[in-house]
Amino acid sequence: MEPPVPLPVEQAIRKLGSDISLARRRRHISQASLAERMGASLSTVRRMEKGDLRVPIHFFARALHVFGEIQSLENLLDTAKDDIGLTLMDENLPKRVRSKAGTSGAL
Amino acid sequence: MEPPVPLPVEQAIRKLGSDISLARRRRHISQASLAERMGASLSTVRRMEKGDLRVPIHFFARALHVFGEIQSLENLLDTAKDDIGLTLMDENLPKRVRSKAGTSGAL
DNA sequence: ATATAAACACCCCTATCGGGACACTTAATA
DNA sequence: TATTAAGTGTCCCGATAGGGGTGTTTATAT
Repeated sequence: MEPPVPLPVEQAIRKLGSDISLARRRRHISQASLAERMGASLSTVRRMEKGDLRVPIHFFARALHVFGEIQSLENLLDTAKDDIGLTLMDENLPKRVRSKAGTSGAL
Repeated sequence: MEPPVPLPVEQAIRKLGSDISLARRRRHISQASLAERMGASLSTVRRMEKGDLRVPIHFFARALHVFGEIQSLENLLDTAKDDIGLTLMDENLPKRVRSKAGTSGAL
C-alpha cells in the first residue's frame, strides 16, 4: 500500500542526514546537545543522521534552524529557479488543473 | 514532551508546501495524479501542500523526485556552501565531539 | 595508557500519523 | 450556463514511529 522508495530519493535523504552530522561535528555539537537545542530526543537525532526515511519533516527543519540554515529549506523549490515549470506564466496559473479527457495529467 | 515548533521552521515548511503545489500546477498535474506518481495517498499530498509538519521526509523527497528536483534536496546543506562550519577543516574533523567540562557544546 | 563520555544498537510502549471514505464547494471547460 | 472533476474539510482505524531506557563499543582528552 506504499510503494518502495525510489533509490534516488533514498540516497538524497541519506546524504542529507550525513550532511547534518557533518555540520554538527563542524560546530562541535554533540548529538545530545543538538537534540536538546532542536527540541527532539536523542534517538530522533540518530535516526535523522542515519537517513531514516520516515522522520517527520519538521525535525530536519529544526536541525537546519539550529545551524542557521533554515532559508535553504524555504528556497528548496524556489519558484524563480524552477525553470521547467516556467513554461506557464504565473499570472494565468490555474488554481485547479483539469485534464482534457481521462488523462490524469501530463509532465 | 515535544517543544513547540519554532515559527521560522513552521513558515519554511509551509512555504515548501505551497511551492510544491505551485510546481505541480505549473506542470498541469492534479493532486490525485501527483499522489499516484509519488506513490502516496491523496490525503498525504494534501497534508504536504498544506505544510503539515509531521509528514515524513520521504514524501517531500518523492514529490521533488517527480518534479526532477531531487538534487536540490541532496545539496540542501551542501558542505561546500556551509561557510559557518568551515572554521574547522574537514581533514581533522572529529568523529566524536567532546566538551571540555560540563559544557554541552558550543555554536 | 587510561578514563570517560560520545556514538551506536537494541527494545518496548503509546501517541500519532497515513490511508481511505464521505460530503461539500468551486473553478474550468464545452 | 451547465457540467463535472479538482480541491478542501473531516472522520475513523490500523500501522508505526518517536521517546526513553539499557547495554556496548570506541574515539578523544588527559
